[in-house]
Amino acid sequence: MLRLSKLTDYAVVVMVRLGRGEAVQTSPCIAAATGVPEPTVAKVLKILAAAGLVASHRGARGGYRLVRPLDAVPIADIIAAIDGPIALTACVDGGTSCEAQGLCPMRGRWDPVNRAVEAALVGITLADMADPALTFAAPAEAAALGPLALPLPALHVAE
Amino acid sequence: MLRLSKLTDYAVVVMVRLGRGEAVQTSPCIAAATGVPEPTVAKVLKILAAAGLVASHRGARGGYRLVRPLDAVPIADIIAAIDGPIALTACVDGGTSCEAQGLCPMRGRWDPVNRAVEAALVGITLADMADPALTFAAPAEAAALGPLALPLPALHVAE
DNA sequence: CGAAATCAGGACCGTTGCGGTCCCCTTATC
DNA sequence: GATAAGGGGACCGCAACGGTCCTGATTTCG
Repeated sequence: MLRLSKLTDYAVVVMVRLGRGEAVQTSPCIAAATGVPEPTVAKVLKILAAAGLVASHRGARGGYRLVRPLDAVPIADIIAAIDGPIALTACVDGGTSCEAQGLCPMRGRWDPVNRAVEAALVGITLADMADPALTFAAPAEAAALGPLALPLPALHVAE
Repeated sequence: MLRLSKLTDYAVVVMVRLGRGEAVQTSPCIAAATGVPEPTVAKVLKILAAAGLVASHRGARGGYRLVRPLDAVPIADIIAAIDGPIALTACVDGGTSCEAQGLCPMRGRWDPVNRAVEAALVGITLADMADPALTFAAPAEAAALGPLALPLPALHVAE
């Protein structure tokens, strides 16, 4: 399905959350605010920190903060940080050894596709994804919306 | 990784092969010509036939043939046929039930990303991937950029 | 100076989905 | 009727991912 990992989804949630409220936030705090399990939030933040997308501060009163504002972070960066470099197939970039090296008719043929996809992903920033009015429903509001309502009649689908 | 399945890669190889040589070809024949294992070729062709991308003819002297010429088959169709609809995350298209339904802050937020990616993939046809000489870029900007530019400064915003 | 808070970095499993193969049935040609 | 070919599954092993937890390093605060 061309699916990207769930962690990436969480990463976007976490990043957007970091873009609001306090400048420095701890992972338990973010977990509480987003509803994402705390260990997972911690894991995501570690990865994002390693990728340089967030800055960390250890010790008491530590936490994480954004390095760049949301509108300067293309979604492609998040995907690259979590899922690795954007590469649709294994045999891209000419480095890997496609077993059927000699007769593989697709050598390098996917590169333009990769570039087109990457270009599309570079053109969308986290700010674009965070924009809408509702943005965050903290657990409290969520409860207010109803426990498990939402038959989900395909709203939001801007099309 | 944003990786798409290997089967999709094979599908492209097979489709391109179908676009050359005999109009009707059998799966063993295609397997021999491409180097892809025969059972896998057969599997791919069955899927492509179910998706209407190739037409099959049973019985002796049967085989497969293209329904549309290569330049009328966007790569997006192949991906959709093999990997399912293009949907980066699970919570798209409003059908699936995100467990944290009420408080998921990302509801519908991935839609523009999906559409951008899909647009990029619709703009590339199998003919583009089959023609060795042609290094095409993404749809609209490609013409503006010139024949084979795109060392990837990467910026075509999706809107 | 000690205690608490917080991140860093792995190790560790269960599940899932995918890649790949095989089998039997139906259909069409010869 | 014999044979060639696709149709539609079932089946299994593996790798990758999601998710959790533990131990250690670092900083602040009492």
